[in-house]
Amino acid sequence: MSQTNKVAAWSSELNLICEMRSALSHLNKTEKKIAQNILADPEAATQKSIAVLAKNSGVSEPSVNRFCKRFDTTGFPDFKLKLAKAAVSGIWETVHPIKPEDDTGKYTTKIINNTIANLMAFKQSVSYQQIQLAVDALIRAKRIFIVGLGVSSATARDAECKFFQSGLSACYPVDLIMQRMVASNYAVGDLYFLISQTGETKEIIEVAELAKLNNAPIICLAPEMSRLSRLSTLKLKIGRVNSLDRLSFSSQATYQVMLDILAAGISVQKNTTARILNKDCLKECYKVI
Amino acid sequence: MSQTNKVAAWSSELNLICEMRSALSHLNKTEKKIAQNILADPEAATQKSIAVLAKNSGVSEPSVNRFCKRFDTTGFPDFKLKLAKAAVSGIWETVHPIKPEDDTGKYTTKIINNTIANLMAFKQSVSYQQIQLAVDALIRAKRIFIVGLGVSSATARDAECKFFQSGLSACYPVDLIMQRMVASNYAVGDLYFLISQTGETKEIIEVAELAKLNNAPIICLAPEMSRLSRLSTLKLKIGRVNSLDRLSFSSQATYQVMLDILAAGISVQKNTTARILNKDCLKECYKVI
DNA sequence: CTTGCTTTGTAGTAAAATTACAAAAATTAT
DNA sequence: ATAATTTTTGTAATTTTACTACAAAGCAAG
Repeated sequence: MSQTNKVAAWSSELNLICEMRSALSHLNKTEKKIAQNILADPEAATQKSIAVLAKNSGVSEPSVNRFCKRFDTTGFPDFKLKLAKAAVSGIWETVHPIKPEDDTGKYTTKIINNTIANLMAFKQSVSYQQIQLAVDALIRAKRIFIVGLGVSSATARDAECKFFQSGLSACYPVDLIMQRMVASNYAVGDLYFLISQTGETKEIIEVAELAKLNNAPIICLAPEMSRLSRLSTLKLKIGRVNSLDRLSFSSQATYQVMLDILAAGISVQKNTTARILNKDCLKECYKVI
Repeated sequence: MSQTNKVAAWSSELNLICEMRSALSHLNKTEKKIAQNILADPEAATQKSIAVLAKNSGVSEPSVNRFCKRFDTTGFPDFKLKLAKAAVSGIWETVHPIKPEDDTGKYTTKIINNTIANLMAFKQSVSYQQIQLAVDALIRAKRIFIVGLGVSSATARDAECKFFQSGLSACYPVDLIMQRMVASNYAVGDLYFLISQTGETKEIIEVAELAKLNNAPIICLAPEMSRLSRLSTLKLKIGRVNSLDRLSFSSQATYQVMLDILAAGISVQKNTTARILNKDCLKECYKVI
């Protein structure tokens, strides 16, 4: 039994509810009726027959069957099976806010579930091309300067460790004065890697603007529509979590996983003897940086 | 249909596979044939029809049907559904190593999947009581000193931020000399929070030993059977990932999530007006620290 | 060896899911 | 705007799958 088969198997199985949710906007009205009916109570849907489900959704049985096949299943029974698997962990439910009355068990599982939900959403939205470009740029850089403030300072430190472990020359200047110095003394081959959870912090934007003055390449790890993102040459966007209250840090783990991915990419690419770079990709890199 | 026919004792609802396994010795030969056939590959069994399963087991279809009903299910389809649910938990155990020939898409999904797998395993193994104790101890501490070296330095910094955000007095001394100073100058009300992915790094053990000389309370975030763990008063154990090669950092995210949980716990507990602490729990705290 | 009980299988039945095809709706071109 | 084409949806028939009734086989006690 091949390992790769299993990855494919459970990744899609687990996602079925997530997939349905994210596909919701792309579906036509008949499909939408079915999807909404299932999503209203996935657990209950696993107990119904195709006839009942079709009637409840106000569509015909073959429509339900076709719907199932669209989601990479062999038919209705297979769909129900995968739905049951997805429903069992309860992690599909978007983000559960932590409430003051939650006991230890409650907030613990909530946080783990939220983190997993974020990671699953991340998996669906992540752009391989952006990662590829970032990895290429990081490898080609002579020096990498990483900046992150507040909570992101931990992420910045993390990036420094991981990039360094992968054999790159990465540096994270700890204080703001050093950060500004580094940003204003750009030399050819330098690369700035800026991290921010909001993408709006005044001080990091300042750093980005200083780097920008020298037309320095900037990779940012920040929400998509942020000011920092607009100032950067290459954007590694991470979806901002909807209700980001003080108690739900769960999105931060996604940042860390992004660093893991980059580090893995660097190692993989560096260790591959005679790796042939895609020409278009290289061209794209030069354009970006 | 009489209830007495069902294997009442094993209907724990949670895991059909466990039920079957423990019931194995009490089953007659026909039932045993079916059970063994299913247990040989539960995942595969969920894909089979009653006819195939009956033939594979060398029994008749109604025998399979009757078998299913014994395990508190309405019939074969319901049985398969519950079997699928039970099989899900086991799927998380696999960690997929990153290979040099992996392309961007491959290693990206692998890393995300591994991280999710680690989190799922963590969810199942985590001890709420340990978390509760840790939260209580952190809140009661006058000063918290956090130490982590290497990659864990990022985690330590993260802990500092999060604890501080939750309103505690947390400090992460950056250099080793400061760390030693802090460890050897214990005052009543101090708490040491030590983080290590291996739990065996010489320098952090030194710090733990220095703190230990003053009988200082030590919370550690480290693998279960490590030296650091043995030196600590309260152990927040995190399972060591089996194949921890240089490319799979995915376990680190689990550490971060643990910090999220603690921070949430602290906030929840501090903000709850007139929170009534369980007496036994408090007693337990005093004993540990 | 026979009677009564339990277990297993056969054959028929019911239900559920799927397919083929036709009707309806939507889209495009004229 | 309307006809033609494509796509989508539903009806009806077919196939598959699961279940039930009942009978035969196995087993134990008298």
